[in-house]
Amino acid sequence: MSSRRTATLKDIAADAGIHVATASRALSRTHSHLVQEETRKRVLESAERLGYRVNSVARSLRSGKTGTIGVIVFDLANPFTATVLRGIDEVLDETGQLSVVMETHNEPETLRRAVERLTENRVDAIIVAAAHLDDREYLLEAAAATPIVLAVRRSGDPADPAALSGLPEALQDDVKGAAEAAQFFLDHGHRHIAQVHGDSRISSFVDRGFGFQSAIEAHGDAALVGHDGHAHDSTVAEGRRLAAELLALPSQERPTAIFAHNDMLAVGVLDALAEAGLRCPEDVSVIGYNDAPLIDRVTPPLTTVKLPAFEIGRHAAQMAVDLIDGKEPDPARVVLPAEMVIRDSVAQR
Amino acid sequence: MSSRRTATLKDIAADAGIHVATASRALSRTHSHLVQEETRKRVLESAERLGYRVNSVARSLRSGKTGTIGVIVFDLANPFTATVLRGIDEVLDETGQLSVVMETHNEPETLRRAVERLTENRVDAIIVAAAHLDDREYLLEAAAATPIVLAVRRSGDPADPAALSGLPEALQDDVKGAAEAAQFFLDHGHRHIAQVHGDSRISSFVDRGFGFQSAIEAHGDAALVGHDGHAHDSTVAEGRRLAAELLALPSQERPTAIFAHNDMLAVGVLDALAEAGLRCPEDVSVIGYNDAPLIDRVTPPLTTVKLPAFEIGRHAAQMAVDLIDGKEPDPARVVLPAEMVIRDSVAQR
DNA sequence: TTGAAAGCGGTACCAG
DNA sequence: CTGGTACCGCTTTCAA
Repeated sequence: MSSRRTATLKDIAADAGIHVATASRALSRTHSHLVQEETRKRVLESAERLGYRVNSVARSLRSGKTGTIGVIVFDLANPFTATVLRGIDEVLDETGQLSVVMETHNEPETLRRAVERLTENRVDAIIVAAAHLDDREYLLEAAAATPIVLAVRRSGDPADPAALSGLPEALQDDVKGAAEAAQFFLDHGHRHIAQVHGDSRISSFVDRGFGFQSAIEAHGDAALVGHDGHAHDSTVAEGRRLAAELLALPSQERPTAIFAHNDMLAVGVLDALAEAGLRCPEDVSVIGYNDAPLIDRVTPPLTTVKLPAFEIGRHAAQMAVDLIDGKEPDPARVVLPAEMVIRDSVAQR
Repeated sequence: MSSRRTATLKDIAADAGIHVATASRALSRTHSHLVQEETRKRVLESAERLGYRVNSVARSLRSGKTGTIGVIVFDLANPFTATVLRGIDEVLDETGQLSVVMETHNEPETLRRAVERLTENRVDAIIVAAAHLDDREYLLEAAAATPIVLAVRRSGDPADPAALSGLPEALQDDVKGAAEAAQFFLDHGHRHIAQVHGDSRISSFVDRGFGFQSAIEAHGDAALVGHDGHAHDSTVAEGRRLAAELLALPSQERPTAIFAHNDMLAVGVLDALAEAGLRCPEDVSVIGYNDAPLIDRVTPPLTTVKLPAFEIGRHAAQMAVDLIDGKEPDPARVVLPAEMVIRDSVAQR
């Protein structure tokens, strides 16, 4: 634990009996061909012996690039998040870049602080996978200092899922995913259908709500029933609360099928059902969203919609890399398909 | 998206009509008292107007500290990991430091690369929450360049959970947690008991195996039955495979209770039970480890052992901060209690 | 209270 | 192919 000081280029230059500039070249992947084979070998040897590691702080200062990409997520504990991060890291591993992750817990102020912090740290780009709909203006501003790409959640007009934000975006198709869920209910003969909405400031939930509603309304004699409350958090407790309200409806209006915008909310719906003495799927069918781990083990195994998390990560990272290379990502928005996972929580009516 | 160049100290010095050194002082939390109130105000104003953000790369190079702590985890998708990270970030938020996370997937080579990478990036310390038992020597070496603290998993002698590694450690008490699980089985009248072991290179599993075994053996007429296979991964498939072997035992030797070193393995055990036409807990009782999300929703709700993940994170971070401040953490090892979570997967025999 | 200047550890341009 | 040197942006010591 002695001297914590590590060897510098100067040290190995001295050791190898040459100039630092030459040492730098010898060690550089891109310029090592400029140096004589024999000197190169001597430098490598000195470096090895002295345990030399580049100081990437110094390198970053000089080169103006840190080789680092900031990633802002809303919930690290969400397994979906981990998958997105892996997608990102897969492409960053190829380019030799490194990701730095920060978490917002869906707090707007925390998002701003994270952007600020990453900007100070001079990350080469930021992937925001935690945007709220009304963050657009701020993010556009921040993007003047550090290139930003949006992932998972768009930002901007709540009413228009197709509106471009001005920032490159890698998203899942929430409108279509939810529409498929709606169609699945319709195909099973359900006509009184309800939603348990997630947070209304977040595009994922707004778009799911919109896609679901449109699909139901497109069907002549099906009706969307119930309140327009929104969950404050994607938790079991919130799902239970909102579902209980739905089940308190007069019995002829009561939904026979409920679409929850998230698996945890769906579990809360199952709880509310049990409390009301109702069975799933015999009395009420349920569909969730996300395909969380172990969600196939609840009772009944939950039908849900699975997001292309890994691919979102890959695309977002590629967009970030493009931006860093000075290329405008083309297309500016990619929307990846979600996929229904059919299990046992939906019954024929 | 125009000029991506951000204002530097020089810019704001020019703007405020003073020297960069003065600007630096005015902006510094610790030296701003050295500058005249009026000049300070002028500097702050210029900084605000030009949108100045310190360049922490330059600051780091000059100060020799990056204000950054590396964290190496084995599995980002494990919710337990997220909780540890939050514990870490809670203390780092206070000190104004930032964590940089890397993932190993339990591959020794990846661990080494991560340490190397973080060292090059000049993180002020590294928290390794992904160590294998045989990483000790390497980590000790690496700690010469960057202070390292161990979390979650110790490294060193497999046979001696109390052996100090020479690195500060924040751990959970796996020996005792497993012993409590054993005692729980014994108290419920079980006498033929088996384990489904996790990876034998990882202290968590070795120590659980040891703690469980000791507790069973301390009881006069209980016996540990079955093989000594180990799971290669903590997956449902591996749990199922190992449990199936156990259930293939002649019926008088067959265990009536199985302790799985991890919840996913335990779910695999439940699968194997179902396949063998056995019920849980009526025929065979099961205990898992980790208290994973939704594990209370499987059938039957799983009795398990919960780790003090957040506290581990806090302690590890504090140790890292101490090391950075040149203080040797005292004590050099903290071992935090695990806690049984009793649900419905254990029956009286 | 402010200015001047050195320097952290590399990289890259220019000479030779 | 190698050496010399300026400089990235900030902090800090020394002088004024």
